[in-house]
Amino acid sequence: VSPRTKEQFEAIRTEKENLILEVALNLFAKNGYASTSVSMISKEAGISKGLMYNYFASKEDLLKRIIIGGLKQFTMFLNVKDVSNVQKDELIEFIDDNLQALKNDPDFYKLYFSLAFQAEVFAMLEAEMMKIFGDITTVFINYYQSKGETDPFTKTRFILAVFDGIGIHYIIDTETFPLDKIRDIMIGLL
Amino acid sequence: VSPRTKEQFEAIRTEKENLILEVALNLFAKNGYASTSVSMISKEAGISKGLMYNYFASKEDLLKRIIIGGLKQFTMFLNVKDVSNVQKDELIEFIDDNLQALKNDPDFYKLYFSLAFQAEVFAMLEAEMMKIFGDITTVFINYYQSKGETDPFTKTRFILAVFDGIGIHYIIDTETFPLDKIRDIMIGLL
Amino acid sequence: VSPRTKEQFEAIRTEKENLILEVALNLFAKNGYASTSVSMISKEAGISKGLMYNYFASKEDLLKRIIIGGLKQFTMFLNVKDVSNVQKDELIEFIDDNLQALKNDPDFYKLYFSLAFQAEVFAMLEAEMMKIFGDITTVFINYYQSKGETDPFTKTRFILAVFDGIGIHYIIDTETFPLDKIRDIMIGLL
Amino acid sequence: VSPRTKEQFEAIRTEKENLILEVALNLFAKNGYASTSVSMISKEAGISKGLMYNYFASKEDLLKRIIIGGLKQFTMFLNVKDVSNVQKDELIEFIDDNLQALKNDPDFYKLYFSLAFQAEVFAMLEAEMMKIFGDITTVFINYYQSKGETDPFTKTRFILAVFDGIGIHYIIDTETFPLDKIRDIMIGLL
DNA sequence: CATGAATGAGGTTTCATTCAT
DNA sequence: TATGAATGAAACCTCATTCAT
Repeated sequence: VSPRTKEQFEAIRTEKENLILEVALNLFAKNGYASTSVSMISKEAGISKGLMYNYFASKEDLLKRIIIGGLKQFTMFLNVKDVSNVQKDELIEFIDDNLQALKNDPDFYKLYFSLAFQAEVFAMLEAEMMKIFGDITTVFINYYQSKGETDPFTKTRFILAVFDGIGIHYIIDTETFPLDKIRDIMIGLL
Repeated sequence: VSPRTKEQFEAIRTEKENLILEVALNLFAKNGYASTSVSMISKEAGISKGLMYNYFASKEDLLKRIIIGGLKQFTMFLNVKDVSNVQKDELIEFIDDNLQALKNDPDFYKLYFSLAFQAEVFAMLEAEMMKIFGDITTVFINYYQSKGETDPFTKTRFILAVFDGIGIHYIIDTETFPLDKIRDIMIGLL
Repeated sequence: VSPRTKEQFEAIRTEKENLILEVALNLFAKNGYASTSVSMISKEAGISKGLMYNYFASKEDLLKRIIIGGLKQFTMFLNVKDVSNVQKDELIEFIDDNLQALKNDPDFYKLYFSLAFQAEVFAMLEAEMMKIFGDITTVFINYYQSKGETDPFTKTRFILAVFDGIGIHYIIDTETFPLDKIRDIMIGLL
Repeated sequence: VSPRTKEQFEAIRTEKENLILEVALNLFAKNGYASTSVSMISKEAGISKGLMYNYFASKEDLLKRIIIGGLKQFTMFLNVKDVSNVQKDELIEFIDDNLQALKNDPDFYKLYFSLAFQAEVFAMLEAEMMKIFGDITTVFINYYQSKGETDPFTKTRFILAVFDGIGIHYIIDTETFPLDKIRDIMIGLL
């Protein structure tokens, strides 16, 4: 047998890494970060504990990678052609994209929300999150301003809070939460 | 010398218990439940680790007592004379009481929100929380029904989600969140 | 009210002491020595933990006092007028007294047997127990010798082992063990 | 370098496991179960405390494994071809096997006897022990019945008690107890 | 790349004993 | 005599991380 090529190794790395990331996300979401052990992750991923440390420097590194990967996807939803002239359609799409993501990957959101309340974790993600939050805030303020809203800032802070509230309630009770109907209420707030 | 009276002992107990509860709430809110050790709590409270267990059967018991204490206060806000005939004033008072509590004791709310996403913790409090949530839901549904709202259930799920969203955003960013103005928006949803 | 007399104090002491001894014996027998806490004993006796240490220097002291008290009673059963001329009746009475004690106070025997296998405890009682065991052995050897038994020593070691075996089986299964019928078998061994 | 093979890992596990079992048995026998700490065991075995828990789920699990291992061997001694037609030879072999085991592994028997009197420990092994005791009881009752004994049940309870009595006396005083001669007396009881 | 035995620090909990009252 | 709050050592156990293979 010939030795594996560089590409093959790379492929293995990526595949294993994604597997680990996925498994870890699930477990973190289910049990919380502190209550999920590295052993559990490696067992669930079908690899040895030692190998975990080939891919991730530490348990904390693993967490970081999960979050950052998720946030990257997150920013992509806000597609506004001209920030000084935000269209309603663009915000509707933003909302719909977010709700779709919520439906597709509730585990990530569960983890995301749970971490937002753990100071030490939050600290390490604050910069990333604040940037995203700032961008979105700006877009909404501009939109409400162009609509002649009396207090665009307050309205924006309100609707972004509503977003998270809805996300949370959907996550906690996926079964009975009427996400689609509530989506219409949200659109009405624009 | 005569031993302390029952009253004296009780006073000591009450005082220490409250001290521990307060310290623990702060630390849980700051670090999360799992990442806060009993050692940290006892050190911060200025007592020995062992004494903790004179007052609380376990770390979990301590958490339960904190949460249940908070929830108790929570239910008191929902003062509705006739559940089948809910008045707008009553709901306004409910909202205002909650927002006031949010301002007075942000740590408790931080803890409360952080726990809602940790399955194992949530499980242990589920019964308590679901009862409260159920009661509130009923009141709002009745209210919206009496107002002739088309879909009282969806509207209720929406406004309760909004509540939590606002609570969370206020907790995360107490400084700039315009809680009072947003309160008016919420009232407008009734 | 006049101060208590010396006699009254003495009476209180003795009464409390006996109460503690009794309660402790029960709990030690039920849970084992190591698994019975001083708290449990004091609670069960209806006194404070601190007071326990007025009567007994330590938990170990308490154990010692129980055992020594029990053993004292034990020696009284071997009433032999002339050690060089042991009568069958005397041994029958010895057996019957022992079985009676077994029935009356199974807890003590349970504790006694459980301790016999814990080296550290055994060490502390060894001298006392060995003396008793030696006395009894002598009596039985003499008896069997006088009866013309071929190997009085072996026969003695056998019957004393039988004694303990029966005691143990009775203790473990008081309900169905046919103690009275087995008593007759034992008598037959004389 | 390639990783160890499955066989190598298994060999390590088996060896360490047996080492721990052996060390623990010795210490339990010497000090009693409750008074033997995991620290003592690990120190005596020359491993870290943590490693103990790689091999045994808990201290209790360790005890169980010791006992169950011992009991397994125990049942093997009772080789009866036809339970409804028990032969004297079979019982003699049963007795001899037991006495041999007693000589070979006095520590196990010491532990076994000491546990029978610790309610909490006994409870956890009760099912296992009762099954074995029941099987043996049945065999002896059948045997005595076939021999025309007047009261096979009492005779059985008696001889089983005798067994344990002899075991205990041998354990306590291995040096001077005339086990072989007493074996003959036991055979005479069949 | 891959394994899992091994460590050691730190977690929760228990409890005999002391001591101010 | 009597109380129970308080301590501190030590118990059982967990787990991120390392390392020989």
